[in-house]
Amino acid sequence: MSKLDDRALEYVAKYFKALAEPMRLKVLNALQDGEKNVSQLTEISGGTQANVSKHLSMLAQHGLVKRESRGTNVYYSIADQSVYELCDLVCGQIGIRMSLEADIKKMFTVSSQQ
Amino acid sequence: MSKLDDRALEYVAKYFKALAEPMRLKVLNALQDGEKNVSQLTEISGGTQANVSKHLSMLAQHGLVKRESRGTNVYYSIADQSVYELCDLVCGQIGIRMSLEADIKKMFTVSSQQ
DNA sequence: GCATAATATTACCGTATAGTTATATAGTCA
DNA sequence: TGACTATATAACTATACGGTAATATTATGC
Repeated sequence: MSKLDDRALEYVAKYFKALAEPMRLKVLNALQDGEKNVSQLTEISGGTQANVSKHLSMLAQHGLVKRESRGTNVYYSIADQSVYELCDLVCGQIGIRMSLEADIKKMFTVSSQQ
Repeated sequence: MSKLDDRALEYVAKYFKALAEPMRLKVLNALQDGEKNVSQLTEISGGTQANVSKHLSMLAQHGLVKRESRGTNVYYSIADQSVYELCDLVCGQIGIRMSLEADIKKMFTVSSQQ
């Protein structure tokens, strides 16, 4: 990340944006143990078919998942394991920050009797 | 990223969202060689003072940067080096994908005389 | 206190986007 | 071909968010 021109920044930002949505993360999470079709992902994520499909095509467009249709089904799979490295890195942070926040909230709750 | 509940996904998504903006990436990039105040970051990023300030407080709120006021100045610095690990990971992807895209574009341009 | 400088905040506008509903497009099988 | 299933897309709404201009806040030095 030394010298990134504006176009590269634009690109990186878009990549992060693809990951910046709970439903998409859920889908990626579900794909961790192998490819799944849209129905399965719809079921797992608890979203509607249309919405999941939209998120999937977005993820595919950004190169995060691969698309392969077999019969009437379309199977999606993770395009690149590095997605999970990213998430793990963030989750490390998140774990720390969430427990911290929980502590703070608890302290506050106790002191304010709420 | 094995079993993330919805709250955690929400959290991770927000973290990524903080990184999903070119101006914020530019600011983070500028902070790589040490703390800087708002004026400096405004200058470097080429944004307006108000806008940079807004992005900075957003980054601070999400724990990406630290804030320290000295005199009338406020100095910001990277809260956690892992931000750069994230960006490097993405940039690795981006580098590959951008050059690929450039190649494709070139091919297309040649074949369509455009 | 007053003027000045640095930063933050507010109000606003325009745009992007997540979600929904309804519809369209395949592909399969009878 | 026609019914059926799986997936994608379009149109729409509501909301979030980035940028800007104007104003507020905070700290310093006189």
